[in-house]
Amino acid sequence: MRRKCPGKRNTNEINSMTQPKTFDHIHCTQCDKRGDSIFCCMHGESLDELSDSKTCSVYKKGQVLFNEGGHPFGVYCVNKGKIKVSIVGDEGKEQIVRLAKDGDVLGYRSMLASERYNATATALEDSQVCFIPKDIFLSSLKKDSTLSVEVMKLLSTQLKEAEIKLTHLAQKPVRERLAETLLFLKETYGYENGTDVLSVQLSREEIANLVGTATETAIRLLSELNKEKIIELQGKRIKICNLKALIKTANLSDY
Amino acid sequence: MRRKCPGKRNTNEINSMTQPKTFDHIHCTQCDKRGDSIFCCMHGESLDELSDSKTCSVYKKGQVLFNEGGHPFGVYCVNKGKIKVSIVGDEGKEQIVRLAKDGDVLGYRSMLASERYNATATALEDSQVCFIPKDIFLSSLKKDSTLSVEVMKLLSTQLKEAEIKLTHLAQKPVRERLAETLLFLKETYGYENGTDVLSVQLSREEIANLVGTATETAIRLLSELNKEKIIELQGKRIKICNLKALIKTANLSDY
DNA sequence: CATCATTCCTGATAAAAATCATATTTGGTA
DNA sequence: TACCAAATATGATTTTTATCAGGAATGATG
Repeated sequence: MRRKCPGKRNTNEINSMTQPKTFDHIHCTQCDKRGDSIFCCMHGESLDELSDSKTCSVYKKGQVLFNEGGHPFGVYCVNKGKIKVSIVGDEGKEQIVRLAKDGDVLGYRSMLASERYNATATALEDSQVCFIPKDIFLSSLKKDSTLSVEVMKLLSTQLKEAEIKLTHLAQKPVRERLAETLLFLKETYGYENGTDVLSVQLSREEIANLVGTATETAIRLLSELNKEKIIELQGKRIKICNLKALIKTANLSDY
Repeated sequence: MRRKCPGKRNTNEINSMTQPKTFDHIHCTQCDKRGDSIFCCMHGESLDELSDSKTCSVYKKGQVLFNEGGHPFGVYCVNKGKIKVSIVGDEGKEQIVRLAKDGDVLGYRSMLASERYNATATALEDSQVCFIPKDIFLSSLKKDSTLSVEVMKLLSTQLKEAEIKLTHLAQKPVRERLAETLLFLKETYGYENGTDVLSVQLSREEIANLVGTATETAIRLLSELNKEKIIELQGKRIKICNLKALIKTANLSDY
């Protein structure tokens, strides 16, 4: 975190150049994730137009949806999957700034600001993602004021979350932030069905890049929590054994 | 930054309970800051309505526009002045997450998300601020799609900035972040006319809370930069003697 | 299933930054 | 203008965290 870090880049982007395969086109009205998304209030013709113009693709684990510096040509709507959004810092270290799940929309921020992408979106597992072209999305935004409202709400929420994250990063020790991150992973992706095992599998490096610390430190603190029986490590699978203790370790004001 | 910090709160909020005084109502069409604001594209009747319903107040240095946890009843538009937006962390330490200047709008984020304020806005110097009631702002938002677009752009920009700040906080050493903060202050508020002296006067504690470090560390590094003739300290006034060297110490990829 | 590379883990060490302790200066005010 | 409280400054120390180094486990691949 502090000193010059050897500019090592993320390595699981091997497939980033291969094209994603398409999957069966689902009409947006049939998509059960739409209710939680910014498209929740859309209907009728404008939703049809959106649905008809979208492309549905499968991204394999490690594949990149869009890259920092690239030009936005539309927005990505996650149908099923897990996506990380990350920024590469000046020394080449990845910082994961957001995680997306089913129903989440990506890439709209840069499009709205008419800027290049300031972050990279990468599939954490095989994911189905719909792509809505820029012009269609923008015209929907103009036509449908409920969509604008939803977009503004989403941006507002994300801004708040980013500012809180900022504050914690500045003020809380790594151990607390790690605990908070594990709780966040649980909130975001939940457990493998019927268990207390987080349903995301991240590398230790990715966990570190989410917490904002060195990989070794993340590993060390994870095994500390493991020894304390707060979590149980099974390879990349993380079981939450003592949620209360984890919450306490996170030392959050609310919760 | 790391260990338990004694829950010391900000002290220059003595006047926070006193009511701000009003100042002469300026019609929005006459406001020369409007061009840079989210209201830039508004005109005619809707702008009149906005202008007629607003209240114009003077906030003395240290006075609070709104408080973390409070309910938003409208948006604040800075006519002239300098405002800090800060979050109090779990241990009572302030983190400054944003700075506002002439033409900037505050408090709209929480209003759009229908949440309580998640941050506190405090005047850094005597400031003139207009207040636009919630219903008027929201109805303007509905009527005038250009306003929505501007709001979305603003949110997008602020989200991007927050995410970059996040990354730097996680990855860059304090010295670099301090240099970056000084450059940021220069960009935001500029110099006192005709000099190389920053036109904001912040306490060392506030600088630390902007950088995300302990006050002593900020002081120490400031006097280090002073010794290195990169800046010159004159009480709270900070002169940028060697801008190039400052940019170099900030170690930014672009710039 | 043997091999190789990557990831994970752990210990030792070094560096960064926080904390603690005390001047010293400053600015407001009686 | 003298006094006091707060802010600033600086030194010493401790804590946290990063870095370096090497070994163990894991997983992909021929």
